[in-house]
Amino acid sequence: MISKKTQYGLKALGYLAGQYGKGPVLIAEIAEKKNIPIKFLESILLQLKQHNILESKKGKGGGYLLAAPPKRTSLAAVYRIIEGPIAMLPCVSLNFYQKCSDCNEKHCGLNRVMIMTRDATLKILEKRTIYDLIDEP
Amino acid sequence: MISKKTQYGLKALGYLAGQYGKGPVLIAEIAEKKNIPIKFLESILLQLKQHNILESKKGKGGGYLLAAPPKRTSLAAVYRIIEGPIAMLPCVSLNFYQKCSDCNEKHCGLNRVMIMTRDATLKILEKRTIYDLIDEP
DNA sequence: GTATATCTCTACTTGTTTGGTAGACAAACG
DNA sequence: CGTTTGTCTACCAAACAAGTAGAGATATAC
Repeated sequence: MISKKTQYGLKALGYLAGQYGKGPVLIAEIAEKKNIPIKFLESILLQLKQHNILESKKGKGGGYLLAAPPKRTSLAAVYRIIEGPIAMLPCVSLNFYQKCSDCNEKHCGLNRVMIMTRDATLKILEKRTIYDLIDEP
Repeated sequence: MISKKTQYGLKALGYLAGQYGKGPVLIAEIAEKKNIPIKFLESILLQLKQHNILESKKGKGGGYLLAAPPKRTSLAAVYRIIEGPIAMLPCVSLNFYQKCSDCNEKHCGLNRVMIMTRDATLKILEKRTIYDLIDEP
């Protein structure tokens, strides 16, 4: 299960994707429309900005906007920023790899299965973008 | 990422699958061979027994054994017992479903994507069994 | 029937993560 | 200047993760 934080982040990006091209959107507006605690959302959007998913403008008329067209940001990228590894085990993670303390990965049965699920999940999250998160009318 | 607990549980079941048919296996033996803290492992095996994945025998010559042939126990079943939902969100879980507080699932973009990843993961974890966890020589 | 081996159960601990909240600060704009 | 907005630091309570300790219950062997 993903954390509320990741869930909120994805929902917020979905909203921003729907507003793309219309200028900056207020944190408060996103929070209200998507039912996210505003101060919590603040920190999430900031984190996404620091990883170049979002841009911001201060002062009147300010707010947040996507740093790139919605179809350019994969869900995998967002997931890794907020939630961390997509794989179920460190020893099968591509971006957060850590060696298994004792088991030999070449002969580990668990390793093999976890690589399969990682690839299956990745195939979807790398292909899908925040454009796909825009809610239908 | 799955918890150490789930990881330990799967490793232990993989070991028991390799020993299937040879009678009860000591907790201590599994713990040593798989490098799992013994007291921690105890509670995991007990939990698996309470969900009918394992059987046990007390006293001399006792230990734990699989309640069914290794190919009969899917990884999905084990995962759900130890780790919980396989889906990334409660609102797309088959076995632990919980309604989204506010979003309308029919029109929610996130919902759609999460169902896809759930199905992709499930396709593997339902098909694979603890027989697949047996380490190669 | 006593000793020993083995699983079972309850309770605790310690550290980290989750899901927030409060409030000062800094930049932009009018 | 003052208002509007994002930024940053600090704090907090509750839950969870990962273990540890030790007494209890049962089965087997002698």
